[in-house]
Amino acid sequence: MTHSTSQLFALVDVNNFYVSCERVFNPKLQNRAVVVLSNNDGCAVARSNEVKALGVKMGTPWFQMQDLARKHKIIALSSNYTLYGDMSNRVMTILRDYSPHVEVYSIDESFVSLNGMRGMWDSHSVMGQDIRQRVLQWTGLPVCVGIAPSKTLSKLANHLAKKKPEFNGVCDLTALCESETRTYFSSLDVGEVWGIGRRISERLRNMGIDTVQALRDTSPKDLRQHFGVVMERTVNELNGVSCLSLDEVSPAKKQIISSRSFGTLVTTYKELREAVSTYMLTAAEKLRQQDSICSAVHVFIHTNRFREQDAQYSNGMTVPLTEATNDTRRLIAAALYGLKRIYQPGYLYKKAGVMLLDLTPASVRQASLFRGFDDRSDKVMQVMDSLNESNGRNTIYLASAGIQHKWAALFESKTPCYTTRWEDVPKAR
DNA sequence: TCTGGGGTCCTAGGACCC
DNA sequence: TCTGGGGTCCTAGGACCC
Repeated sequence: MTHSTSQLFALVDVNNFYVSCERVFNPKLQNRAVVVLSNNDGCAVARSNEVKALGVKMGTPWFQMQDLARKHKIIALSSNYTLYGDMSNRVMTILRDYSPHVEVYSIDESFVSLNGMRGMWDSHSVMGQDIRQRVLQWTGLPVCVGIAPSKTLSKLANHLAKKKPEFNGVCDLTALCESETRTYFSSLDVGEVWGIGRRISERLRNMGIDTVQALRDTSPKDLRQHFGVVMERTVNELNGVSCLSLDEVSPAKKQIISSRSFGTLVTTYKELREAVSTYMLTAAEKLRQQDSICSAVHVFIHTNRFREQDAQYSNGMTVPLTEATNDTRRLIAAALYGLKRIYQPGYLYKKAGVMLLDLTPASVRQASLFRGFDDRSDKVMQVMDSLNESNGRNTIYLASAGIQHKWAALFESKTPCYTTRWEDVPKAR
């Protein structure tokens, strides 16, 4: 890269994260074709390299790949989010040993700032290899590292580190000369660029811009006319001008969603009420965890759009709260108020969900005009949360959430919580 | 039979105001 | 013939991400 800059980022990303987590605890999965399925065992959300090589795309419904699965002995596992979350924390902790400035971007990847670290290592690649080796040794997970002067470029470098064997898992774009970079970028589809999705890459291709290099060679100002500021920033980033900074502290969520597809189709109001109440337990807990209150609740339900023979219905309702709260009981009451108004009998419902909107910090809550602060509410919620934390989920909940949950999603091939439940910790023999 | 879930940001357009 | 125009706020929807 010819562009000089004071910024330097490493993007560290776990390969095939969910599958790799499963392999750590079940070595028989090594070198086998493995997928991890989404909720309800619906779609493949993680694929081993063997499965990717078969051409299976991200999000392919499991039932659609049955033939392929039989033929190639693909192993399908239900997702085990508790395990993945714990493994993720372990990786991120290791990364913080390398740099004080880490942005955890998603469950399986982090941006690490390398600013001011020149001289601490023989080269950035040496450091990258050290990261790979240590993460593998301490967690059993394989990672790749991409190093570049902007976030967007570090994502591409990471992509090259994964795809091109000559990099051996670490690609430092600053170590390449311009002509090498051009060659690599000319071989990459424009859709590989972070922020260029399906729609935009289609439009770009129609304009004759079909590789990363072609996009990089286009004037950012011109592209802004067609695509807006985000595109302009992306092209600048591709040219080594860092426009996106490291966000080390994750800001509080602006909305919280909890929704699930049902394991079976649901018709009655009673079952929907149970589901909506159950989802709200989760959402409200998250709300309190980030110390926020919310002043509006959205509830939605819909039928299965893939079953074209069925009558379709989809509706949602936003219910404003007279007073911002994080009390599960009030939030459930609001959601059920909305549900009662949108529920129509006679449909086969597939999914329901709740959203908490207009979130604000609990610390700036205004006293209710009529009742003052509701200390009792806070205390009840604290007791509920601490019981559920120490004694396991759903130790205590509200009656409207019901008990049977015949509608609950299926997880037929879920692996044990190896790292977070004592009963599930692997035993050495 | 069987098709995920949880987020963010930006923009266009309508409502409303002066 | 031809009936203002500009600013702000809000929301819905699009597009993207993992």
